[in-house]
Amino acid sequence: MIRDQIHAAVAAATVAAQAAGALPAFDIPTFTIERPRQPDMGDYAASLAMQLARIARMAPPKIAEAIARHVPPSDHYTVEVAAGYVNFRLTQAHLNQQIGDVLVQNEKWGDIDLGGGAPAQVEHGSANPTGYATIGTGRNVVVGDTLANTLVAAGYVVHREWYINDRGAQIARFGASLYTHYCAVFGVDVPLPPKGYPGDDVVTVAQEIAAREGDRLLKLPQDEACRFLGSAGVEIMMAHIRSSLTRLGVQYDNFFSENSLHISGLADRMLNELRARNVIREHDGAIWFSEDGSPIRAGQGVKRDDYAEDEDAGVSEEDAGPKAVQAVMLRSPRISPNPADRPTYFFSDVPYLWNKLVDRGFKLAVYVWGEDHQADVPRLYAAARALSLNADAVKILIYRFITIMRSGVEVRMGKRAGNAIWIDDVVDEVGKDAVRFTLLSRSIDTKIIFDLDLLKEQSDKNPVYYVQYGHARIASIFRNAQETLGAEPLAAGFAAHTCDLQHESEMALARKLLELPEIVALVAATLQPHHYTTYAYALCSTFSRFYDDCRILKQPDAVLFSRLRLAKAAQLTLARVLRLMGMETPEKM
RNA sequence: CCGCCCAUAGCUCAACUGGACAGAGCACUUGACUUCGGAUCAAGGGGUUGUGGGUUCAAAUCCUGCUGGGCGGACCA
Repeated sequence: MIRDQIHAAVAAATVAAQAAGALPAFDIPTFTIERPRQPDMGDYAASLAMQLARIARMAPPKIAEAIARHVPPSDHYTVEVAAGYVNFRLTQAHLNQQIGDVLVQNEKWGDIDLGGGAPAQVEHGSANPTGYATIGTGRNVVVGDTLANTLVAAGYVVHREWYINDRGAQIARFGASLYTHYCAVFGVDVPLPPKGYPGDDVVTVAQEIAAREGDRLLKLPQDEACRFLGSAGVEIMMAHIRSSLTRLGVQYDNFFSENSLHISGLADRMLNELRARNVIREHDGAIWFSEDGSPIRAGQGVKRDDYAEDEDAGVSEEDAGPKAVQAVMLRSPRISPNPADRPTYFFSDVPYLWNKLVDRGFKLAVYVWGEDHQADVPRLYAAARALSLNADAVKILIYRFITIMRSGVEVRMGKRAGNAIWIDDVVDEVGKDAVRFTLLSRSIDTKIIFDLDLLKEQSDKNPVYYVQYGHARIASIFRNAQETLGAEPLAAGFAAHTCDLQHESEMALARKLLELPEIVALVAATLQPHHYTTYAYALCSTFSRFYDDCRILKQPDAVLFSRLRLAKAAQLTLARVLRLMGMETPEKM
């Protein structure tokens, strides 16, 4: 990328300036090449001179001057000094040539090579299969899907996976809840279990099973019926979730069963492995993971709020505080009479990590987790360290939850509360691309306030349509061009000419669209996909300005084809960003 | 009590991860086309970046005190 070339040029110029005696001798610190805020400051800037002021004992403008003078001459950029910055401006020749390159790269325009073909996994979604897919899960999957697309563009071979939590007390409760609803179909009144699922989605599943199985489950022992209903229910729910995800444009390579980790024996192997590494401790009948192998003390892992009750049991504050993160419970007899039967959540995370990095050999494992999993982050890293796995291969994203507003009032969303908002409903109301754009447009550290009424009302103003409109407009230009010129003369002229950018708006568009690889690199590095939405909007806005300022059709050939080529490059770029975000690229709207 | 995260224009959010004058959309005001798609373009008003200190040549960004909010600190969801 040109940015790297400029970085190298600045480094070389600094060395050259030292050699020439224009700068004193010192080691060059690490520095970055930035993009100036204002376009009139150039395309790239180095603030190295400011950094060097103290080291070199010189005024920044003088240093910048010395560096700028020693930048090797290039056809790609010109150099100027302003306010202590060394600014680089891309030349017209460079821009013209780059537009040509974009057209040659075509669908591959925007690809960068970071991954070198290494296998990477993005695990996202992974909501409990105890209800339909909510809009909260929507944020998870849209972010994960976009990151997966990005990693593909960055040269990884990407595997998309959904982790099904298909075991544990939660599934038992789900089965018991289904039993309640199932019995209700036949007029039998069974109370909902504590923390059961009252939602319409679960009721519907129960009715579905009732229609299929008849009343035969009533004759079974309740335990057996609940187990059957639990596993049948998970299957139906997953099918429903899958269809919701498809409507959102999200596809998976695999749905991974948590239960399989235990059935295969991997979980027990991991336990032995950890035991061999002396990080397993038993206390009070429970099995703990303790990263540094220190013993478990009474009250460890207990919330501070609970201390008051436990104080009689001799729990002191300093005993419980800082160690809480390092010690994690794996199994407890209090979960189930048979401890081996009911591991804690974390107990599954360990073999799952091993499965990803060792058994399947992923060089990069991206996790997309909601903020309720934040406490698991240090634990998973601790487990990776304890097992001597490469912790750098693990990237965990924590995104903030969505807050739902209904007629101006905040609604607590929860499947158990029975007031969740389903992906299907939102997609019905505002469409797939508008939902995706809204969910993507904010940093994952920001909690999204999702106002359904407002979203419906403003769905036609969703920025995604602006971006898609830009794309469709360019398609329309080419349809017109083909109609007036004929397909072959158009193709011949397009191939025979090169870009010759003249107008300010043409240059601005070229500069903007050429940023694409840097944006892909930015998203790949930060794992923050919202950068695409701001870029897509800005790019489209720059195009619209160009469209307004510069007529494309009915111009002399040189201008016509130059602008057609620029427009095509812009269209390729818009299409690429839209596809990275998993959105459609309409030719007409 | 401890940990993670958040606070930026009336509203919803950006700010390329420490750089130049903090930018967009919505809303509001005004203007532009007999011409390639008006789902458009241009212009305007609107800010002590929650608050006090610190580090730095440079702070919305890093450290720290405070205020307000979200989430978590496992008996498994």
